[in-house]
Parts: sequence; C-alpha cells; structure tokens
Amino acid sequence: MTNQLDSFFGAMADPTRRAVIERLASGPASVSELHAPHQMALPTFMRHLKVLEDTGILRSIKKGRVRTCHIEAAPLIEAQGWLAWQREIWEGRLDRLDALTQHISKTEQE
Amino acid sequence: MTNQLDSFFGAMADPTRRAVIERLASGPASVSELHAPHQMALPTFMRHLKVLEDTGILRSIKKGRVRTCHIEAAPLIEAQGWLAWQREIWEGRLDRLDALTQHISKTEQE
DNA sequence: TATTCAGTTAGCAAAATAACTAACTATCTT
DNA sequence: AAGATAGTTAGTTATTTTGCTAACTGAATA
Repeated sequence: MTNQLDSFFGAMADPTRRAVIERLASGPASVSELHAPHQMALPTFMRHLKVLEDTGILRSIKKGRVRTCHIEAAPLIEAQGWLAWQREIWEGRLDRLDALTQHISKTEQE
Repeated sequence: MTNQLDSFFGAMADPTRRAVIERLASGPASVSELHAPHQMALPTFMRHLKVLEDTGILRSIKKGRVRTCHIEAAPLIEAQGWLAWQREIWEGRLDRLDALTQHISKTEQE
C-alpha cells in the first residue's frame, strides 16, 4: 500500500527540494551549483539530494570530482496524473454541492 | 519561503490521507464513513483528517453529532499547476540531453 | 609535491510525525 | 432516563526528519 506517490509527495513537501527541482527543470547542474543559493551546510543539502535521488526524481553521474544532477520526469508525471484523476472525478460531479446538502439532510433524518 | 505547496505535498505523502481524498472525490462523507475502511484507531485517523483540513484540502461541517467532510479543490489545482509548470519547462528543453552532455564536458575542461 | 576544490562519511541533537490507550462530551434512540 | 453512537481531548511512545560540526577521500591545480 506504500505507493511510489508516498515518496514523491514526501520529497516535494520541502521547499529546498522543490527549489532544486525548479532549478533542474531548466537543465542539469553540479552539486555545488545547486547548493550555492541555499544557506544550509553542504552535508545537510546533500541529504536533500539523496531524498530526491532515492525517489527517482533526480539522477546523477559523477565525473572526476564533480557530480552532475538532472531530472527524471517519470515520477513527476505520475503524480500529476494522480492529481488530474482526482480532479476529474471531483469535477465530474456536477451535483457535488447537491450531494453535500443531501448527505447532511439525510444524516439529520437518521 | 514556506509555501502552501509544502503543506499540500506533505499532506499527500501519506497513503491514508490520499485514500481519504480519493474517497471524497466522489462525494462528501462523515468521519465514521471515512474511517471505516482503515485499520487504525479513530483518534489517529482524526489526526489525518486534521492535517487535511489544516492545509485547506478538506472542509467539514458538524451537524448534530455527525461531521460531514468534503473536498476543497483549490490546493489540489495549485499543486497540479506547479507540477505542470515544471514539466513544461523540462519538456520545453528539446536539448536537455545535449545540455547534460555539454555540462559534463564543460566541467571536465575546467 | 603541496594545496585547493568537490563531494562524502560519521555522529549527534532537536523537532516533527504517526501511532496507541483511556477517558470524556454531546447527541440521538429506546 | 438509560444506553448507544459519533466524535473529541489528553497524554504517552517510537520513529523519522532535518539540521549541525568535524574529519575525511579523491581529483585537479599551482
């Protein structure tokens, strides 16, 4: 029951990690480049990268002493699909407000 | 810098809470109805509902002793928008693989 | 070869999360 | 009025997460 969505949404719940994704969306970057705009210590930052990498959102290759990171879009697409699906169901319910009203009045009569 | 996206993604990182959203997408329900399919103790479950309500994804009205819950779509739409935006930027990069290669060879020459 | 640079490992501490039980309130139903 | 129902509050515990510093490895440069 522990979906891939768990780790994806968990990864995206942190502003530092979202900032990394936003940066990587426009192209690959090294660990130092990614770290530069952030206040935190490098090991702390690396941990965020590890979280992203563990969920499969981020991939990296080390060449010499430089590790270059880039996005893997698949998990992002999956999550977007889940949200779109929920929204479709919800928006498909033209009678959703009526349903709410009916539900309440039904429980009243119980 | 702590966005509304933080709490939204955080809320969605838990399978119980996603299940609640999936259930509510097809119409409002009482706390007991929502709790029924889940193993956990009711107070534990209530806490999950509170997380959803605090992020604004879930709304509820209490009538008599019954609390009826329903979805508020706005945060869901916002998150979907963020993902779509990231994806657009990423997919807009037709040269993304080249960019990666270039980045690597550039750092090699340093 | 000595130094600097890029990243990594190890270990620690504070805070947030997620679960439980027990006991309680308010509202129906009989 | 007594009992059942729906939800709530309080308090405890274990685990995970997020941050730090110090010390280290390996690669490039002077």
